[in-house]
Amino acid sequence: MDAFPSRKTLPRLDESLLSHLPPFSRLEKRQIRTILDQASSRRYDAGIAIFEEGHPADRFYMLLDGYVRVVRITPTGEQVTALHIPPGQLMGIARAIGRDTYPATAMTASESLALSWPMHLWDSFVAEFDGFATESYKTLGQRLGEVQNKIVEMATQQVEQRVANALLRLVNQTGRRVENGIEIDFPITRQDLSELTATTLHTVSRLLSGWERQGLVESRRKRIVVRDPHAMVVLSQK
Amino acid sequence: MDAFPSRKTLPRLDESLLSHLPPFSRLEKRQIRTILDQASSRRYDAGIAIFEEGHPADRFYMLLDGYVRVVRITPTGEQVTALHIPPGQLMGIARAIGRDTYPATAMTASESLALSWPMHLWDSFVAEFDGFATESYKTLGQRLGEVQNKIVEMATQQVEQRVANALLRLVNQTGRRVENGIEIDFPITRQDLSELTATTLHTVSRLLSGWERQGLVESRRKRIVVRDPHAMVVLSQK
DNA sequence: GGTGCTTTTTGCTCTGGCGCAAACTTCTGC
DNA sequence: GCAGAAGTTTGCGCCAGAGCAAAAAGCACC
Repeated sequence: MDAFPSRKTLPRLDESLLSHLPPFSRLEKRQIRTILDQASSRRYDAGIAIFEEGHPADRFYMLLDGYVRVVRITPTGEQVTALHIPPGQLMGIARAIGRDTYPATAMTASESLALSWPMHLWDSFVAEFDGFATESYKTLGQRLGEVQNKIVEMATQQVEQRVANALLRLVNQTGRRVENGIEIDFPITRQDLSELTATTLHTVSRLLSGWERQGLVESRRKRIVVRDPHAMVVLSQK
Repeated sequence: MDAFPSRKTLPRLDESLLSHLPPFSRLEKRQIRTILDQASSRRYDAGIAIFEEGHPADRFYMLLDGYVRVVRITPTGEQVTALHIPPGQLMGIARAIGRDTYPATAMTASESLALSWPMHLWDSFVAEFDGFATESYKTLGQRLGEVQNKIVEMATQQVEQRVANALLRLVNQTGRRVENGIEIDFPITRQDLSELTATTLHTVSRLLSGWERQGLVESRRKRIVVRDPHAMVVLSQK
């Protein structure tokens, strides 16, 4: 995956790219072809805003590769990460929830690849393709669930547990087996983790140092390997 | 509103009851009649669970009167309120987001009245009534937004600001003008407020006492009157 | 009008984790 | 290979707010 031209239709995109993804999974090859032919494809560097809170919602996206943080920015400039979007999910589907601006900013957590379509196609997709809407709304429901979990976590757990939980979630979503454990598959800083868990990078750093001393994790700059997921689970539940 | 029989079709319910509410607003009188004829109506005391997290989602609801707290309960039994639902909104529409159990518990915050339909009617409503789905999903989007706001609040604001914000939100949603200010229109305890703002009832009590001394609010048992909403707004923003 | 329950208030103590500051490490570009 | 930037670690002091405890105030029911 290198040097994709910016937002340009890629006629060579294969139907199999979408055929196993929920919103398209029930469609015929021909229908997927139609959808793909109307899509633009674009590569994004890490740390880039794909779309921004408050801006007119003119396109919606399908994340094909990479990870995206859903971020809200406070009046004082602090960033709060509401959730992570894994590859294979729709993003920015403002139209689906009756909004004409994006309700949050989507920042790439790693180098990413996404398809996008003009927002007005949303309505045609919903109208033309059976099951498209239904499947898309599941994504929405899942996110509502995640966000509510997060509220419960923030309300009831200590920082240590929250960070442990966040780590576990990332490992589950994006973990890759390596020799001495499971590695989070994209570059993540202490700062990122702190924004995800509503704490400071200092506290996260202290926690990770502690865990490293106990052999629970192993970390280099921007990389974290969880050596003992089980002990981590124990930590995360009080 | 007294002595409604439990879950029984009320043939006398008027079409105008629903005709101004978003999911039904574009429908014809005849269609609304059809919908009403299939509805059950029921009155709930305050503090009752209308449906519970994890239970099979067999009915969906339209809240007509009263207020409902969307609550999640932790393994240790603590309650966290994710949001309040005002009259005129759908609740428990698990089917819409592809779930077959309710994702949270709906507790009445005050005596309430709701219509309900068997969940399988959801699909027919969506199929038969134009705009029904679209309008319903707006509710969902709005809630996702509220919940995200809450995360941001919890992550960045102090307890005092959070409580002030919660109070303001309640006043806006449910406020009723009284002689010396605006009163929250249903019984709300310090405990409720603390669950809403992720703090303890002690802290809430201390804050309210302080504000009362400054003439900002006025409160009796289970009742809160905001005397100076403007000063409250100032408080809420840092 | 008294008994018991629920809700509220207030005092005191203790601590998790934030803020500040500074040093150290790792990476990037030239 | 060096300079500067980006990311990380660690020490120290402080305080918002939780936890604990106990009393006071309101309310409901007999």
